[in-house]
Amino acid sequence: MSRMQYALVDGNNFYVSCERVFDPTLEGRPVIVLSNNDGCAVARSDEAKALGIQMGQPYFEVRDLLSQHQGVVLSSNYTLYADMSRRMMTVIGGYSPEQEVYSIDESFLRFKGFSHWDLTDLGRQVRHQVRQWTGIPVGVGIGPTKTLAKLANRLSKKHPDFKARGVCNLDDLPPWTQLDYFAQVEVGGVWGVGARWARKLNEQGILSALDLKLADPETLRKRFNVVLERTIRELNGLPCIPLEDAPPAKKQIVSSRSFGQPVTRKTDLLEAVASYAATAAQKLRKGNQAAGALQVFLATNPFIPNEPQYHPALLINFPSPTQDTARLIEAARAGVARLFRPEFRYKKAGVMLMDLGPVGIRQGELFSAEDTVGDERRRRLLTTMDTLNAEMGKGTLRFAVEGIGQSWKMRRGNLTPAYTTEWDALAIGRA
DNA sequence: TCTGGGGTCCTAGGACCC
DNA sequence: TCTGGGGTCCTAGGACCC
Repeated sequence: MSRMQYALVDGNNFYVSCERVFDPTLEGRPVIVLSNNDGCAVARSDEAKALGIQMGQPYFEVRDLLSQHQGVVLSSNYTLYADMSRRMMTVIGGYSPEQEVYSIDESFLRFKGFSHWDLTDLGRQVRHQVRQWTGIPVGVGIGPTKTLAKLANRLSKKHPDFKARGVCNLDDLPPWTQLDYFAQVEVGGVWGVGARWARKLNEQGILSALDLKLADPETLRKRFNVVLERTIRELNGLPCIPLEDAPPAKKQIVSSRSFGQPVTRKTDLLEAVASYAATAAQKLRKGNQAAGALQVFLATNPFIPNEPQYHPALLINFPSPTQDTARLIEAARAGVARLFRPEFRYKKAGVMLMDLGPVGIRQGELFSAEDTVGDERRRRLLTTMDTLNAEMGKGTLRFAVEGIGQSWKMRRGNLTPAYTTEWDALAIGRA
């Protein structure tokens, strides 16, 4: 085996698989999980994919098709998926000292000094253990760079030669065989090549992953950018994308939602952005960060023909960085007051925290400079709120300006219980 | 009737400075 | 008639990812 190797392990149809763990009647049927606001399909079982349902396809377009085939539709249950993800990542992390949790359902491992190991066999063990301990089926791809591990992972799921085993280790294949497989993957299937670039590459005669691997990196750097150049080099076995062992500090935090119904009242928008600001503030404190600026934005529904469109945004700079929910809410509400125009029907609003920086031990300074006693009290209050909301459930304690009824809230018509994180919903073993 | 949310990086171009 | 050049910083927009 050659020097360093990477593995990409990811959950198959992750959200659907999480739901199936707790409801086995979903096995063998077309199942989709919807995005926030029950908007579009973000996860599909194999059976749903076989019906032709696309990733990101609006739900209303597939509703009839799905019901004709006794399909099941679920609202997304992020609390459940996040908890299942944590368990899965813990198991995967046991297989190498170097792990990057890349997304909710994907993890890279790096193998350095494993040359006496059979990584293919190790891949099979990971699959087996994750399945046994969490109930989630995963696929494993192994290669000398992250991009190649990604490609191998794709083959492990889609190519008949690997699908049954669920593991594809490029190192097992002679070079000419590898090229043969690369030729069978569309260039848009390469990690880092999206739909836009795929089209542009196709126009230049680059159709497959193999074509891209053989293309001249310098030329494509000029025509595209340095990111694509790195992709080409990675396809040729030269690692250019480092493993991010520790998650880097966030540079911005966004909290936004589409509304269940079009919103026209200013009071509703004020409530909504107050609530988003509070959510963002909580994330901020969780990462021990403070924000130097806040941007608030509104948006009308771009999908309604002839609807007058308006999507304004306003940036508010703070005199000193803050992590105080009250100050963030105040800024967000002030922004809406400036931006609001009564003649539009709003579909979405959001809050973005920017200029983020780390917070030291002396958090008191992050509040107004004059009143350190009051600030200390406020800090304790917020810490208490965060703890309570973490333990008792989101929104248990919140600011009054976030609203009580929250008529603007998103739709979640088919939500499953929080099986693993709420006492009342705990799944009880049945004989 | 009904179309998600949260991120990152790169580049070009303008503002500004000396 | 003739009107510099180079560096840095910031922002907006566009691409990508899941």
